Order: sequence, then C-alpha cells, then structure tokens
Amino acid sequence: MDEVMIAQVRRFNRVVTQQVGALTDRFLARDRPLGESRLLWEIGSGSDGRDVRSLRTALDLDSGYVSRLLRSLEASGLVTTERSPADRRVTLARLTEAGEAEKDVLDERSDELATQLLEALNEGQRDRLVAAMAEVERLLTAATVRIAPADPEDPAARHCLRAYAAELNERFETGFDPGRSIRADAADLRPPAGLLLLATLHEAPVGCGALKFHGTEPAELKRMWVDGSARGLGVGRRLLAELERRATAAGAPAVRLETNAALTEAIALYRSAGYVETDAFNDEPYAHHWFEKALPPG
Amino acid sequence: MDEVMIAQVRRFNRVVTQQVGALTDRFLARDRPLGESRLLWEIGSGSDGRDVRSLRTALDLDSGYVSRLLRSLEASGLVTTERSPADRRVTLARLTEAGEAEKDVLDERSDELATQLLEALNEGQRDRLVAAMAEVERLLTAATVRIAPADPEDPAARHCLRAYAAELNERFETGFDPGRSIRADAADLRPPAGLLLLATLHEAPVGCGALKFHGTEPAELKRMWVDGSARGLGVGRRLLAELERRATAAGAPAVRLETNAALTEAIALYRSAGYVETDAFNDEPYAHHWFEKALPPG
DNA sequence: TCCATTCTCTGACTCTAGTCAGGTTTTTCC
DNA sequence: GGAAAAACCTGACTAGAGTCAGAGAATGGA
Repeated sequence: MDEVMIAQVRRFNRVVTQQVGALTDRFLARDRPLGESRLLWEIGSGSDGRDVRSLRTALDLDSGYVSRLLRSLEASGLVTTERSPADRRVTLARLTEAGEAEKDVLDERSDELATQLLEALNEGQRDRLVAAMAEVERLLTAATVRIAPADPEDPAARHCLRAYAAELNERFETGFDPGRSIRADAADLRPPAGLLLLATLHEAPVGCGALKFHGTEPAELKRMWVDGSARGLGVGRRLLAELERRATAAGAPAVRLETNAALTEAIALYRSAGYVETDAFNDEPYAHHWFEKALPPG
Repeated sequence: MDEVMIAQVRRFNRVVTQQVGALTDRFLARDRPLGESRLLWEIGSGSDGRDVRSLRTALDLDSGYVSRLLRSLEASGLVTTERSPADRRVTLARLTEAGEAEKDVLDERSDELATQLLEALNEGQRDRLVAAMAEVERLLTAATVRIAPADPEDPAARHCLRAYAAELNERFETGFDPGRSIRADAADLRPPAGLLLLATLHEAPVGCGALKFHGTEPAELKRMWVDGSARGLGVGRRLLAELERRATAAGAPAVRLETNAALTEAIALYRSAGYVETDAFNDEPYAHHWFEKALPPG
C-alpha cells in the first residue's frame, strides 16, 4: 500500500475525529450523559416503539447498561417502556412527548453544527466539501462491508436468500416461483457440495452469492444478490471476485451462470468481469442468457 | 443553507465518527488509558522536550490532570521530565527509549488501521477515497479558520505582522526595510483610525489583513498576509471580503492598495476580487502596482 | 525589594461508562 | 410437560476522565 495514501488517511482521521467528533459529542450532550442522548436519539420516533434488543446491537452496549440508561430516561420522563404484546419477554421503548421535544432539540443542534461548518465556506468550497463528504462516506461504508462464508441455514443467510427470491419475483415479467426454477437447496450450497458467501455491513446482511461445485466441470454461480441500500459500493464485484477465488481453490476450471434479461446491472457486471455469453448449458426456465468465464488453474 | 447539504454533513459526521473515531480509539488504547496514549503521542520525539503548557493547550486538558498523566507515564518508564533551564517554573517532558518504542507501536497500529481500511477497496475506489479525504480535510480545516478583529499589539497579531515583514524581505528582490516603507503603526491599525483582522486556526494565527481609514476618502488595505501552512484554503479571500465589509460599514467609498510585482498570488487575488489597477496614488517605494475597488454604499 | 502572576503539582472529589454475575419471566423446542 | 434458551433487569463493582481548590516555587514588573 502506498505510504502517501496511508499518511493521508491518518491525517484525515486525526483532523476529522478532532473537529467533527469532539463537536458532535459536545453538541449531543446537553446536561445529560452522552450515553443517554445517544440512546434517546436511537429510540427515535417510531410509533410502535423500539425493541431494546435492537437498541443494544445498534449501539453495541451491554444489556444491563442499556437497561439502566432506559430507567434513567424514564425517570426524566423522556421515555416510556412496555412489554411487547407479541413476545412478552421483549421490552419496547418509546419517546414521550417530552422525549420527542428533546430529540428535536438534538436534531436542531446537529443541524446547527452542520450549518456552522458550512457557513465559513464560500459556495464553491461548500459544494466541493459536500461532494467529497458524500464520496468519503460512500467509500468508507464500502470498505466496512465484510465478505465471509456462511451456512445457508444461518438467519442472515436466509434473509438474503428470501430477499433474492422476492426481488426476482418482483422484477421478472413472469414473476418468480422457486419451485419451477432449478433447485439450489441449503445442502447444495454447503461445503463440499458448494458454498455461500455473505456480505455484511456492521451486523446487517447486505448481499450474498453462492457456488455449486461439479468436480472438474465448471462451477455454477447462484444466488447473487445485493441489497438496494448497498448498491454502488462494489459489493457485487467483490462477491464475484471472492467466489471466483474460491472456485479456483476448489479446482473448478471455470464458472458458469444463467441469468434473466431483467437483471441488467448483473449482466453488465458479469460482462465487465470477463464473462462471455455462451449457449444454454441447462434448461432453467427463467434464464435468457448463459455466461461462462475460464479460471486460471489453481 | 441547503437542507440536502446539511443532511449530507450530518450523515458524514455520523458515519465517520462511528467508524473512524471508534477504531482510532481502540487502536490507540492498548492496555493503557486512552489519555496516556494521546499524551505520549503528543509529546512526540522532539529532542528538546515538550513543555507541559503546550501539551495542555494542544489536548485541552486540565493542568492537574496532565500532571497526573505525566506521573503515570513516568512511573511506567516511558517519559522523563525536568525543569526548563530557561524558566524553571516550566516542566519539559521527553520520551525515554521505551517511550519512543511505544510511540512507534502506536504509529504502526495507526498505519495498520489505515491499511486495513484501504485494503477492502479496489484500486480505483482507493484513489477516489484518498482524494476525497484530502479534500474533506482541506475544506474542514478551511472551515475552522476564524476571522476576527484583534489589537495590533496582541501577541498573535505581532507574530503575523513580523511574519509579514519577514516574508516581504525574503521575496522582494531588493529586500524589505519597514523604515523605508510608508508607515502603518499599531495606532494606525486600531479603531477608529483603522483596524486589523486576524485569521486563526484553532489557537494559532495563520493570517492577517488591515485597513487604514481616511474618512470619506478610500480606505487603504495593508498588511495582507497568509501563513504558508494555510494557503489554498481561501483565507486571503475571506480576509479581503471581511475587510471590504468593514470598510463599507465605516463609510469608505472604496478600498485602495499598493503591491509589489513579486506578490503574484496576491495580485491575482485582488484582480479576481474585482480590484482594478489604477495610477499610483502614493509614493510607496516598494510598490509596482496600485489597485482600487469601489464599494457599494453602506 | 515586594507583590502579582505564572506554572506546576497534590489531594480530594464527582460522574460517566462499562463489566459481570446472577435472577425472573417468557418462549421455544423436543 | 419440562428443559433449554431468550430477553431483560438488578446489584455490586471497577476504571477512566475530568474538576476544583489550594499550595509552593520561580519569575517579572513597579
């Protein structure tokens, strides 16, 4: 890695944590511990109440700690809690009117902070700053996406596979019925028969991709999907590259896939990654295009 | 201010402080309180020792607190302190060999963190991230520069005025002797005769600019200077705009200035800000060009 | 010389943040 | 139905971060 780049990243980290980080904290904490403000903010204005479990994972806090913070917010009249009717073990937290007002104040202060930052700049600088911030945010998010194998029965993986099917059903002119399509069960996507890669951002699943191995025959690419919120971050490309690496490692001479004409971005991705359209190598009813890419010998 | 911009800045703040801030802290604190690591880092590798006072202002910490942190670092053998020979009230802190080694470890971890961030991206994304980070850093720094009037005898102002003279002396072919130039004493740059604006980044002075008023005659622009470290941030332009605003407020119909041909960036700035070259209106020996700009009636 | 100021240190605190080990109530799975 | 797991809560702690008042030594200015 280039030293100049590393130095730039470090300088950025220092400047940003000092200027933005410190300010943000100072603005958020107003006569109240920072933890409480953050929790207040995170509970947000959902009318249904936010379950404590999701608060814990979102803020990465100890369950006892969150419980105590909630008690304290309740004591100040900013939050109410109740047990969920659906599962009476889980607690739902909800902002009171005073809590909403307090959150609005935090919002305002946050806006104020941002405005103050922008005000010192002229219009051209402002535009460039905002554009650069968007770029940094996007790429930092992209850099945070982790790709790792997962079991197809794992809840996060199942979420992705369901979302995949739902999206196909929405986008295909004919809809999509998994029963009519060539099957790829959990067992097919689990080593040694195949494998499934999961892309996660923080703890949330944002994409997947799978392989079915066929010994010394080409491996089949399956279940490529990226969540809408994570598109444009290069997740698909990274999944594809990692799948190819693993196919090579498993001894496959090539990767094959079939796809539907409605999936234009996917097709563009395959082409730009070096996949070449070939004759149909199976009778998948939903497919319009078949692609193949030779792998370097592993 | 545009709502979209504000929203982007806020999103940036959230994402970046979470990802960068949290990581940085985690990396810096290794079996040692974060405060100590930060202090260790800030003391740095100067062979002369760092005076405790400057550490306090740099980290914005209570004097008692810093003292305690230093004791603790001393106890771990990472730092030595001694009284300054010049002023035996001030303490100088210096890293021991073990302290240097520890700082190197922190450096390495910081590099590692940056590398890890970049590694998840492909080459194109990496280049774009680094470029955007540089832009954000630069503009964030620019936005942090504050411009305010100051007394010409104030230490920070004197620093700027000295630096101004030193730079002219260096850049003018003939050198610069303030005695031969038209005078602008402290009294001339203090209301109501005139005024001095100071640009500061955090607490450090990085630029200045002054006006001498002449009743209903054009005001004279004097002592425009920007520190090398702050060039390219639009500080000069902001100083100029603010001086014009204040000249208008003081009832001046125009602003005039003379300048030397060696100061090419300054001349470019004046032209692009709407200044027009005129005949010589004084006999300043160091001047090659005279400019004037009409002000809107205040 | 003497008085105000500067610089640092110490002691005595407070508060926030966070951890850990149970314990209770529900729910789920077999 | 019963055991295991999940979700949350409480109590008891620890450590870090920081504040404040005051003391002592050195310095600078009148």
